[in-house]
Amino acid sequence: MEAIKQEIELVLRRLLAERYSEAPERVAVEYPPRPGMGDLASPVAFELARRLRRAPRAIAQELAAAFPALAGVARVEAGGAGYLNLYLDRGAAARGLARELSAPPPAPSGDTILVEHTNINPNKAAHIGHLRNAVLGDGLARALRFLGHRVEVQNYIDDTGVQVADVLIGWSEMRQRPLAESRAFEGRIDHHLWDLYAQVTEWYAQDPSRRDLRAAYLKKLEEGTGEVAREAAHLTRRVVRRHLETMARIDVRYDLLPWESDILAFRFWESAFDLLRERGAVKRLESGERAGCWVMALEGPAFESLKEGEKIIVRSNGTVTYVGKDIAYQLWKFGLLARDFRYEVFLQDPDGHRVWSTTRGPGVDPHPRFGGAARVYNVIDVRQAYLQAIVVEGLKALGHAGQAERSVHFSYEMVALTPKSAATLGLSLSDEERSRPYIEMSGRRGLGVKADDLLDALERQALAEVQARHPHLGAGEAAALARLISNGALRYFMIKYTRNKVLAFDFDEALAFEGETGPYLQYAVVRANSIFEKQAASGGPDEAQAARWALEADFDLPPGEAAEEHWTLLMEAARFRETVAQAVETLELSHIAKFAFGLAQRFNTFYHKYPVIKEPDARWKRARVVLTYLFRSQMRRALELMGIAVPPRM
RNA sequence: GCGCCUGUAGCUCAGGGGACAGAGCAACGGCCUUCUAAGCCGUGGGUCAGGGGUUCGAAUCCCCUCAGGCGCGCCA
Repeated sequence: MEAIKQEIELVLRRLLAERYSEAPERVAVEYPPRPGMGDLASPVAFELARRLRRAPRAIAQELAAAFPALAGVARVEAGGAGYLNLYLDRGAAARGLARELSAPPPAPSGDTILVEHTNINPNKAAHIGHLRNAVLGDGLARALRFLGHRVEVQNYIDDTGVQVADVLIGWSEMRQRPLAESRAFEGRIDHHLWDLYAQVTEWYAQDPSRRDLRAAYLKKLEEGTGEVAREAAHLTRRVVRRHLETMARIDVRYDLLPWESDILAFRFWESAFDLLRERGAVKRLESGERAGCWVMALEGPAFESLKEGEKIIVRSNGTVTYVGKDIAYQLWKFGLLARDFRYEVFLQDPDGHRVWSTTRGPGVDPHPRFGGAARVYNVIDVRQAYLQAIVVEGLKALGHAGQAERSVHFSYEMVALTPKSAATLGLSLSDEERSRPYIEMSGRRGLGVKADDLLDALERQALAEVQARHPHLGAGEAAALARLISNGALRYFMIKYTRNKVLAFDFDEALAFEGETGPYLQYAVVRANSIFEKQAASGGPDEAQAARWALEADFDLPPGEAAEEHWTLLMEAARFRETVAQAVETLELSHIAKFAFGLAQRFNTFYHKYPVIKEPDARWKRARVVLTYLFRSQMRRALELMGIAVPPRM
């Protein structure tokens, strides 16, 4: 579809230059809102009207009259108040689109694009906010790969932070149990720590002096030796394995797990600090409240509220802040740090995909090349916008303007609880909280919906639906279907909202399988599959035949009223690639979701109105087979980008 | 205080300079001897928070106001 649009734009540019000596930066070619306004349209005459001081309608008429013969374009008319409406030669255009859509997407090539997402602190279970992060990050990675980029996915593990110290303190100081005993715990350790973390917070509140324990634990963590560090390493690795299990349930995978403790061990920060000092990007304060701190000066409206216009990077006690470590990590991602990690395989998925991890151990050689990316996407919720901006300022201060430009904060709004859903969970809220539109989740308070619990609930619900429809199905098969369907529901739910809207979590909406949901999309493809299965069984044109007809553009559109609906289904399907490109450009993956839903709706209408198998006329049957095939192929691609699988039946 | 985001149908949300503002849910009414009813068709439902401006044209851009949320630490 993009090919013909570009040709039209080219023709219009030439026309504008020749007739009006105009060379606008962009000549829009868009899709008209209603049939009867052509297949494509351009509002270019409106733009010209002002500069030429003439009526847009008259200009559109001139352009229409002067529009040269162009393959695929049947006629051009002025429409509305001054639109240029283009009518395609639909038979020829449909055949062109069929060939275009039959081509496979490009193989990944070129520079690496790095996507960092998930990043769950390894001290508790993943919650629904992490699901939104992972679904968006994984969706972005898939979309980039589809567009032909080489993509590396990293899941950064902050294993040296105060939250990890808190659960260690909870175990050994609050409970008075040896840390090593945690190894004997059976079951979902992350869920257990979820509660422990909330308990420690309570315990601190009862006697705030207990918080003083943190400093000692943090020190032991950062030193990386001794019992606390050893048990912490064991515990956090176990928690991370659990997080990966949770994410595997929704088909989210990673290439590398960089550990913060390794960033410290490999002295990434020292290296970055040298660079920052050499460039004068940080300076040491000699007097005042902040004497002894190394700070970075920041200007601009975004930093207006900053104290003294400076951000502390190194504390007066010599330790580096979170932002400092992040600057070092970001430098490494771009290959701008003269250091690297050692690597080992963390685990291997059943399909052979390997998740690598940084390590202080001997490491494995050879290993894939990590980092050194040309472009970096950090998928983090909007509350981190300020810190992400500081990291970018750090790159600029070091003279890496290009990399700063290509450091993208993929920000999205948080997932929060409605007071209703909090009540469902039996969580205790203050009166003030109950009056709010939504309540922020809090790991410290244990306030939230655990990802596994939501996935469990979805699977139960999906299983009930499957059993109601297919009572004779074996338990294993029914459970497998339920998993695919519940994953479809979850993935779609997390991707359908625009990213800068708070997702106020509601159980009823999350557990829906009808209407604008993942299962609706899956169902449309299952129906298309079923047509091909039935055809193959009865000796009609099967999938392979459909693929040949599409590739060789060997079909005609039917005449009459049906023509419109056949054509629009194909036209809509053909917009997939540009939808993905637009989604990546705007970082708005909901475009892909909306596209898929609209396409499924169109197919369902088509399916209902135009039976394929029973069509007596071989020519029109062929058209329907080809359209069903092309719909399905685009829809499958769309679902794959969203990480949604197609169940064998529903 | 400064910065960012949000406000569109009863609810949850699309649309973010262009043609008559859309979808899902909910409500109501139809459609299963016809490729799977997790579906399809139809009905009702709107001061696009409010006010001013820019424009041939504003839900969309600018300014102000109101309401809600988030961020601004020698936490991560």
